[in-house]
Amino acid sequence: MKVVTRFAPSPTGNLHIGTVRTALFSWLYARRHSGEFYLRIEDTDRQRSTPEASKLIIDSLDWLGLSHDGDLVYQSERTAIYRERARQLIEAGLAYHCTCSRERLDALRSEQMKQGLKPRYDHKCRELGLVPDQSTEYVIRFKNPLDGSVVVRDMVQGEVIYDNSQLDDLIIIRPDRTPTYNFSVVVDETDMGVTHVIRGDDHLNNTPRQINLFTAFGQNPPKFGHVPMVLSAEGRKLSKRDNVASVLEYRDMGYLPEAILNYLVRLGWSHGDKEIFSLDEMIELFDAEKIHRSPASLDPKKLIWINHQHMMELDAKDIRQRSRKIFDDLGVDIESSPVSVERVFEAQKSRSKTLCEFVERSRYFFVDEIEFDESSVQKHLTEKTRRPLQEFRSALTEISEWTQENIHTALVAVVETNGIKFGELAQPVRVALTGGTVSPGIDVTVELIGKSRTLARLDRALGLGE
RNA sequence: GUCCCCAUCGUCUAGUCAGGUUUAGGACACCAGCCUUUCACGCUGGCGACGGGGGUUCGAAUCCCCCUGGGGACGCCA
Repeated sequence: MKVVTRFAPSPTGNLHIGTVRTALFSWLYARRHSGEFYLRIEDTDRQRSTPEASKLIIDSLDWLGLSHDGDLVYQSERTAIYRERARQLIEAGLAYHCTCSRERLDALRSEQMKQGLKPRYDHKCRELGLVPDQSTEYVIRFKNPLDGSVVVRDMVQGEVIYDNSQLDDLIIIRPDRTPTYNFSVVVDETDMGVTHVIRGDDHLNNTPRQINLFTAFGQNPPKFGHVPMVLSAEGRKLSKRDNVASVLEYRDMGYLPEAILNYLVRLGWSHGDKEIFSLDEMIELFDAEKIHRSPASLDPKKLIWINHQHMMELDAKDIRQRSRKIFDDLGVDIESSPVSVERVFEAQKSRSKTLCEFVERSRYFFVDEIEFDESSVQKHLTEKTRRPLQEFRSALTEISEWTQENIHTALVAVVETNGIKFGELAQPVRVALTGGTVSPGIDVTVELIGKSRTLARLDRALGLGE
């Protein structure tokens, strides 16, 4: 049978990184088994759902590359279907109208809590066979089985048994005739042919109710896999209060989507000692049975490290497209620059933990006017370094072929005739060309900046001390 | 309060199901050193954990019980 999984977020805020991990697991499971991965927007709560939040979800998944199959499903467009299914349940004697007031329910609940009982509906309307007229406010409740138990065989949690006596006659249709979560989910999983439900373990307690509902519809429930939540670095539940609320913020900070996914897949799951996974490797090696049952905390430092690993493995020919927007935002035009961004990246990737870091520390390759760091100038562009710099400049003019090797030879020659250490020439040149003391190897830096710009910058540096 | 889940270095984890191969392995971070023209990368080493208590057993991180601690659920939210 074909595997069908789904991601079913409610559009009530940002897509945070914990939710993304659930989506990733679901997506991986589908891809692993050559199945389908659907996206369903759970917007039955009209008060809290917004179109902006839906867009955020779609944009986030899009950026991450967690593509979904088939059409996007909005629950809000399926209300008629839910009503019809509820009607069928009533007809079959498996659901009923209930006219109990909220006040009565609230009082009941607090009374039960006070007595140390698990709060539940007391079945007042269960066997009344009420058929309310238009003017009466009512809800529709599901007749949960009174006895026996429900066994959840969970891919992650193992076997969890719930006693039906612990469960409730849950409301499936509200007075405004919209469906509640547990009901719409069951209808949707059935209609969409979902075979594997992978979701947060905050839903584990809902599962026996849903299984009873599946049974009422004469359906075999899908397989479930309840994955633990992700905790913040402080070990608390992830919330908007944690500074990084949305995955899109990671994009803006220059993280690679594949690195985010790699980091997330290693949270609560592992494959031996392997740390770095390409997307294809994740798909090939992912195994839902090995997901941990315990929640994991986020570690920003490790995320950075993983991002760096992926940066270093990034194909240089992708860097232009990946970093263009960041360059643009900084006002750096890489398209009309004589310097190849691909080659700059090759030279910079070992020291660029994020795309933003790469862009920021590569400015001097692309702009005409570099900015000088005052203390670097003070330290390295001195009277003492003047002569070697000048000699280096003239040596460069002699170079016929502008290659790293030839530049290196020129460097060495000047170092030797002046009897100085390599760094005593390299650092002044570096400051002259980049404005600061940090750059790739000096010969590559000189080569990439190009002959005319190098000469011009050396001239400017030489004039700086006058 | 009731129900459910969880528990190995600071963090992510291997080992737990099938108890001995474990002086508990790896990774991030941190510290020291090496490499070196800067910064990185890389390399070497160090620090560092089975929450507590009872059992079972020749032997327990691994099995059982209790405690503690964390999380979740108990909604006309999802």
